[in-house]
Amino acid sequence: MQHPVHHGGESRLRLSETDRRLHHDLQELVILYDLTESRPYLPRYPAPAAEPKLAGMRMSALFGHTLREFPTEAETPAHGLLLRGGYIDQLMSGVYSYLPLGNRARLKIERVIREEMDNAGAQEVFLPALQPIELWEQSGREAALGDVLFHLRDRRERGLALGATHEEVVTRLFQDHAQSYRDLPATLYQIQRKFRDEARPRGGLVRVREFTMKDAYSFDADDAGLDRSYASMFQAYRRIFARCGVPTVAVEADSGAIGGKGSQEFIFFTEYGEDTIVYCDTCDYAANTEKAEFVRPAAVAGEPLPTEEVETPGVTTIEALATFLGIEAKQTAKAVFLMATPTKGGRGTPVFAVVRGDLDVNEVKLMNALGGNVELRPMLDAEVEEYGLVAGYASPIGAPERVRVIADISLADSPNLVAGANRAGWHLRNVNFGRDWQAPTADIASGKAGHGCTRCGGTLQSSRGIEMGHVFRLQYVYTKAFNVNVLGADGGQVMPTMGCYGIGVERVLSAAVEANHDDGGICWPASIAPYDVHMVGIGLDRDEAARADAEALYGELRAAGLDVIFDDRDERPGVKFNDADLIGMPLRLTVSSRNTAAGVVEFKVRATGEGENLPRAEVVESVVAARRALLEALTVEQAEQRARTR
RNA sequence: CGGGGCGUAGCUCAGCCUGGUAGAGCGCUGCGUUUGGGACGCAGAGGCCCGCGGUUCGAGUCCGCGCGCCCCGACCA
Repeated sequence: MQHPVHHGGESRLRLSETDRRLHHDLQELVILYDLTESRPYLPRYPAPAAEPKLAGMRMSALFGHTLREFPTEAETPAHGLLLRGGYIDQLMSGVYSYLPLGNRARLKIERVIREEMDNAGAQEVFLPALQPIELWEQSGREAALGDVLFHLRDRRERGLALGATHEEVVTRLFQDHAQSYRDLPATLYQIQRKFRDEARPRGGLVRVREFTMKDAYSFDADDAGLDRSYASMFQAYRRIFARCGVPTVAVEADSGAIGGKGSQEFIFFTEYGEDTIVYCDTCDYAANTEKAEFVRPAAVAGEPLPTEEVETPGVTTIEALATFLGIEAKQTAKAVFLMATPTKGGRGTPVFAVVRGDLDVNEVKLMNALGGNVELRPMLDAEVEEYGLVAGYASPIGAPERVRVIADISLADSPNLVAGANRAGWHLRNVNFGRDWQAPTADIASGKAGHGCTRCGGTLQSSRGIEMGHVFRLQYVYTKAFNVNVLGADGGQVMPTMGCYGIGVERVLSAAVEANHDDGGICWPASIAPYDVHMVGIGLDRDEAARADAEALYGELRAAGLDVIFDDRDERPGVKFNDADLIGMPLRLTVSSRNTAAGVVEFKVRATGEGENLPRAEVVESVVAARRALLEALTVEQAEQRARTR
């Protein structure tokens, strides 16, 4: 075994051919990334030679069967293919079992994640899923998460929670084991099950109640340190998604219940997504619609005119109002009544949110504008009445004292709007903010396609997407809640600033399938395929020579460090080829009487359908090379290019 | 949490309206023929028809109450 060497301007870790075969895991990293910088996990001395892994599976023994028909419960193509391929099985709403194939894909994704986390200097830990409820009460999130947090009691009636995430636990762990600034910076990560009692699980593996998350937490002495840790995780995430064959785009996001300031989501664009992302068609601005800043369409200009009442019988929607009066939606004011309930419990506050008629109230922005820590829900009819509001004709002018009015910034420069008159059947014309009514203003409207970009003046587009990962600057939210300090260099106390970083493992699995499939089935990215090679044997029970050839090749491939699934079943060729396409290993080899007689093995790349007959003696070498080529193609550049062009 | 749909074989479904004691295709098991893109024949296994209660001589079917699963919505008054 040779040591890493530099030569030329290009630096590479060099291994003997034997080592290459024996250490293909490491080799993957060598191929894709420059490892010559010092990285914590690399051994300081040559590692002892490992035994070949000989990872293989005979399909005759594989647990789980493919389905011929598309399961009706499948909501998306990816979900359907995973069910059909015998990868997953639903136990109950939002809870899935992973069969052997599905589990291998999961583990391969975890392997990619571990490599990149270790590479970035993060240290793996393992935190409990079972947690004392007091920890959640102390951070204030027991209330913030509400019913999403699974609660349970132990035999002594002590309150427990199943971990929905691990900020509390990791902060406590850090507090117990970090003593001085010399323990900073530190990034801890784990791959763990998370439990969230979602209101509505959906989309197969997209929103589930129990799932695997890689979560990482950084602790730094100051903002500059946090920025470095954040940037390091950000880069690691780009590589993880690229290597898993999932095209993602990083977008600005709201921090939600996790807390903190400044976060980005890695979004996989798909029509089955549950998030809406707006992005600029000119610059690279992209944001979750919950967060997106945008330039509001210009108002219809004019000098303020005297307010006058207009009778509008039965006209209770913006659309109807605009049609009835022959004006544009943006010449009206839209009112939304909500109840803001403190997440810590207590009485709700009635909120009267006003946006211009062409805009929509954004609940997340509104929640933040109200100071956070509140839960918003639509007002009940009884409450609407109780607070003296008139559904369909509510007016910000003379709104009841008890009701908290908040106005979108669009109202301030939009003159002469039509608003409700607080009297059924009547509206007011020429209502002017500032002159006729006043209220605190904030950005409480959702950006959408067609709006302007605040960065460059371009036009925003919108698409649906699914969040694959999320990186946050938590800052002091948790270290403050748990009063965590370490000894500083000057003998004083330093409160560490935190970041947290999450990836949904099964979402990556699901997105990888969605991004890489065709009518025949899955086309796994080489990095995360359950097996590297699918060997199909045709007519082996009728031909001794072909069978011996297949068995020998099966052994050779595994000895070369490849993970092989061997279809040794007594099935007709069509069944085997269709199953091979469906379960989707990246490379396929076919051994048959006719091939063995000709001294060849048929080789085919699943994703492209390209292939050739390889001379028997060159098969292993060719397959190793083909796999390497597939891995090399999974670069950040291609993934992000793919995400942009979709 | 509101609305809608659906629970019958491993999977996809029929049967329910009009009550009479359980079906099809695929899959599965055995035997035979077949063998390069989801073959064919023969023989089989497999179901408390989601649960409980009611109506009835009799309930998969009708009624009630649950439970489960899926979808839409949960903001634009």
